[in-house]
Amino acid sequence: MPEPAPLILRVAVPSPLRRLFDYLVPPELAEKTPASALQPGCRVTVAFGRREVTGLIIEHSDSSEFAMSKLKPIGQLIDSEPLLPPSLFKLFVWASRYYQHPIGDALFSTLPVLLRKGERPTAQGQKCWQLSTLGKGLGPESLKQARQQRALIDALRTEQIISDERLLEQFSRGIISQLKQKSLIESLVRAEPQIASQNMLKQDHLALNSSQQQAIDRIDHHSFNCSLLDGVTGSGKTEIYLQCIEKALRYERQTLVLIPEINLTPQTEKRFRDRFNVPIVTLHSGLSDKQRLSAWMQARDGTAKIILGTRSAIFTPLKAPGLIILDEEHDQSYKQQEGFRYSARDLAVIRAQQENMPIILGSATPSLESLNNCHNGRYQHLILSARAGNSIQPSWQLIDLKSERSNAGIAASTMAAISDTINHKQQVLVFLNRRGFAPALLCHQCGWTAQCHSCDSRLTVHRARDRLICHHCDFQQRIARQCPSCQSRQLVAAGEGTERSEAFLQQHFPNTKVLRVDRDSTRKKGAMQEVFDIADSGEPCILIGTQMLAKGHHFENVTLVAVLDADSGLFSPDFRSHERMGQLLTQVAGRSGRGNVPGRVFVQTHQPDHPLLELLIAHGYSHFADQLLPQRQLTQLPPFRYMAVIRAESERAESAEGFLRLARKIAESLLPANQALGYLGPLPAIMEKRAGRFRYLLQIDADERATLGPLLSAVATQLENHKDSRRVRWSIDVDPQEL
DNA sequence: AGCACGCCGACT
DNA sequence: GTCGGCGTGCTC
Repeated sequence: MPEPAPLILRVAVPSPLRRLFDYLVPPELAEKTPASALQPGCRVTVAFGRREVTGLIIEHSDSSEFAMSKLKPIGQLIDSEPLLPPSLFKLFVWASRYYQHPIGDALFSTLPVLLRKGERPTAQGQKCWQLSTLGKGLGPESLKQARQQRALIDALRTEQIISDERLLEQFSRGIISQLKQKSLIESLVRAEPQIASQNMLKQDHLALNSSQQQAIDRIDHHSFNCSLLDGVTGSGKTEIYLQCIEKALRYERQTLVLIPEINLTPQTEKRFRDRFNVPIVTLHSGLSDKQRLSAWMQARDGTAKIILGTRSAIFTPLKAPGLIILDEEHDQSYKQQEGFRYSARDLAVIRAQQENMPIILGSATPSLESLNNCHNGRYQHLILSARAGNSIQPSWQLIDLKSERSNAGIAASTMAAISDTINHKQQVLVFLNRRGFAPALLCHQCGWTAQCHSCDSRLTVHRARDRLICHHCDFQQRIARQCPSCQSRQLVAAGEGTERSEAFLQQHFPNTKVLRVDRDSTRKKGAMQEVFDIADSGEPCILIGTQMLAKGHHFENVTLVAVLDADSGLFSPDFRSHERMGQLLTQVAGRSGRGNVPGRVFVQTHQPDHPLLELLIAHGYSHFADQLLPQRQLTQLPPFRYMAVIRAESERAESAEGFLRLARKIAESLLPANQALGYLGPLPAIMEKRAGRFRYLLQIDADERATLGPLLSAVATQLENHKDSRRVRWSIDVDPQEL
């Protein structure tokens, strides 16, 4: 009789190693185990080195490159069937390859932590209580001393099953657990009641204008297609989302909704909950491990019909996938900037394709990548032309800072417009993307400036807290009174931050509320909401803040937007800086002029003749973007060329740079540079030293995606096995968002 | 990463 | 004499 082929499992373990590990399934275990528990996607515990870890089966094999005698047997089987639906499992495999990240780390750093710890998923639904056999037999005279307990027993006697939630309205947690202790009651999990489709809506949908209706009509719900929903603030994107979700619900399908930051947009969630009478789960950073697992399970078993979350929610399993919506698709927060550096936006498109469902990418300021995908026919471009509810587009005005006197960063004509707006009992939004009081502290006598010792940056003056703070590593110290270099006492805070402009405005408008919104002012819980409430009340006020103001909340009553410094976006070395500037200015401007009062946007700049600024202001973002795209093509930059960056950092600059020289040497020996493949670097990162580490990067670009992948993968393997790789922190960044 | 082994400095 | 610093090697 021939020897039966050994069953070998190739397992991903949580480690930064870019390979799988082979384990043996002993024949006697294979025999008594149902095949479903050994499928790819099931978890197993395995001995790994000197410790025991949870791993995930990736594939089966009957042979191993590793010596058979050295293979260890698997430990316990955790799941009786795959934890992940096959399609999601495939997405992980695809993503770890594409982004050159170790599969084990990609999986386990993204899944709910409890699953990594080996927790078994349990059926979701409502936790309920009923009488146990013992409890049912309880005589009417017993528990007379414990009136609460008696009452609970009686309640269960009349109703049989009561949800935990409802019991807690009447009884304390202690009463319930005491009865459970006595085995008089027992818990069970009841499936969430299905909501009949006619009761799905809590409120009627809004009437659509013709351009909204056309957009909806072009989204096919029966197969994969990607739509870029392109419309200015207030053009009614959310209503389209809601009606598409409704369609998906009617097909008994789930919708995955991704948004940039949930904490900034509580009203997005509210709009969904107000409209639909179906279970909605939200995945945000405030969830406990248990809550996160529960939400994940409700998505997997189909209980939750709408799943709302940020970047990492793209990895939520769906029982009946029907639609993906990704709002503000241009937002940078969709790209993870450390560890597993995936783009949730790009993965969402891949996922929609793999699971054969439609996807909607929405934005008032689409990324050049997505616009290009419309041009080449991969996405359909759905343009919402008008603002819903007939409000008027704002008028723009450039303020030349060279020819006007300004105070605390506010030019005279801007100041006049603010006065005017306040006098008309309207609201003003002042945008300055720089928090703190002033970006520098310098000595008037000798020119000394307060520098951070760990970063190549200046310390920012925070006067309210009497601190100098580094915005890059969070180093803090008291504000010096005396120059450490020449002992002069003439230290001046130079430049403007939101704190200074706030103080200045408050001084000039003593009877008007000046509300600052930035990371410092909103640290206290509820502070943000307080500002929103005042703004929503319609009371005349001045809002001043950083890009926190440009995202999320919509200020209905603002009729003047003042951008204090448009120049910072014009001269950054990053090739995306112009695109970003256009998006940010357009987003900020979008906060003004709703209702029937036209809005005004004042943009202060030292470069009033800058052609891009003029273009943006005269013709709007879409013309602006139309101009940028051919420039990218001409200069051979993304999206016309594919790019990856290998990063390295170390306390010693030479280690980081040397490591990347090695990386380049390895890469060039595999694929020398030519027309279709280029190397650049190692170069110091934009801020070379940050938090005490020197950062370098090696840029690789190719005219085809297919060249880059295998090259990076081969380079990564060699680097990983090189001893120098332990002296530096290094990573591969495919499709980098920041250079 | 995480963990062990191993070889040199200042302390109970 | 030991405790512990981090260089080096390994994980099926």
